[in-house]
Amino acid sequence: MSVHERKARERANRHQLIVSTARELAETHGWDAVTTRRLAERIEYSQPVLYSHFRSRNEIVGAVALEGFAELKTALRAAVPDGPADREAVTALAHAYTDFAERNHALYDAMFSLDNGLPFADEATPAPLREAYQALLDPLQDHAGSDAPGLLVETFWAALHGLVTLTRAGRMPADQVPQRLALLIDRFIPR
Amino acid sequence: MSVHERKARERANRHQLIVSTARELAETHGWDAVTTRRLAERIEYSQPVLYSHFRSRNEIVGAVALEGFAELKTALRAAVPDGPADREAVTALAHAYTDFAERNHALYDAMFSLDNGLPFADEATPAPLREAYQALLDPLQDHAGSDAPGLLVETFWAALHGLVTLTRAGRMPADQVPQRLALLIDRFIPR
DNA sequence: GCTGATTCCTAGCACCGCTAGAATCCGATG
DNA sequence: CATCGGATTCTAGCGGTGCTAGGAATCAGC
Repeated sequence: MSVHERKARERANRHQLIVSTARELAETHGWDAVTTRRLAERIEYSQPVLYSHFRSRNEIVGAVALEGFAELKTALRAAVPDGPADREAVTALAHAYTDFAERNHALYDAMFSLDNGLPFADEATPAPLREAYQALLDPLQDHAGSDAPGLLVETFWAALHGLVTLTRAGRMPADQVPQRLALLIDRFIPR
Repeated sequence: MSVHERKARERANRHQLIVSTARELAETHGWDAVTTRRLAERIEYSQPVLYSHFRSRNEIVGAVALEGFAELKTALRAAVPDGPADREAVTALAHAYTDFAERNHALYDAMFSLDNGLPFADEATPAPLREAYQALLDPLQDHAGSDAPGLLVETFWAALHGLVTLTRAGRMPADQVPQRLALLIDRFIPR
């Protein structure tokens, strides 16, 4: 029965090849350049092969996004030292978040801007999403005071996301991001 | 020379018809449904006519967005009473902003999410954009304290924008928007 | 009523996401 | 080893997209 195993392994490899190629193409030329034709050509298979792995182009975006959530979680955890979740921890967290978005434009878009079909805040939410959320929550919940920690995280996260997207889209000057982050933390986290 | 005037008037009317039709189509069926073919059919002209008014589909989005900025400014001004720009004024401002986004999905997308070709924070920024920004700034600048008012406005705006987009995209539960707004104001505007 | 410029439409380009059905491959069996 | 049959993959095509070249129709000015 090892033939089946080999086939399954090859399928899994090709699956990952599709996701990696889509991600690379998106990161270098934007998601608009990730067409099924171009993607198929890059992996050296025909278009219909893509549809034997994913139901739609959106589902490929979702697969890339999933990688993103795992990496975001890692980046946030790495930036925040163990120990007390003080103001500095929150500062590190915020910078890690915006740095991640800046380093991975296409990945960030797949996670938060494009339609990726992933369920959020739902019983079916995949583990990487929950874990990234948790990595955001942990350093913040000690600063919730009388507010619900969930509300604080979501609002703080929304502010970060707003800064990231509006800056990236040219809606606000890009040269003062650190100052805006400092202001955000200053107001959000009482001394 | 009245013939030229009539023609110019007719052209202007048709220009507005295109913008209004695009907006209506976007608001009822989403921007994806605003194709040049469908739009042309609705205004009862052929596709190339659109391109005698706008250089591209994006430019039509931009024209709709411009209407949006004028209306946003009006909505914000109407919500904030004259007089001292206290906490309540900021609360009214924030609610007016999120209400506007909620009432005009497609319009909001045209203004802040889609590529509309409009220059932001630039010497060529159109008046409606500046005025909407100013309507956001006025009630906030008294609460800047030692921070630059511009930074405060941009950061506060980013938070509002993040809440609006992440909620609309299903990235966070929609049933606690008022609580998040309250938290935002509570932390941003010192008592 | 004719003429020349303006206005507008038909038709088409290259591309898109997606899929039906034919062709090919290849493991299992006699 | 040859054949069969199911899994795999490809070719070809559908209906759609934004955008445009070039010809037809219209209409103001003489």
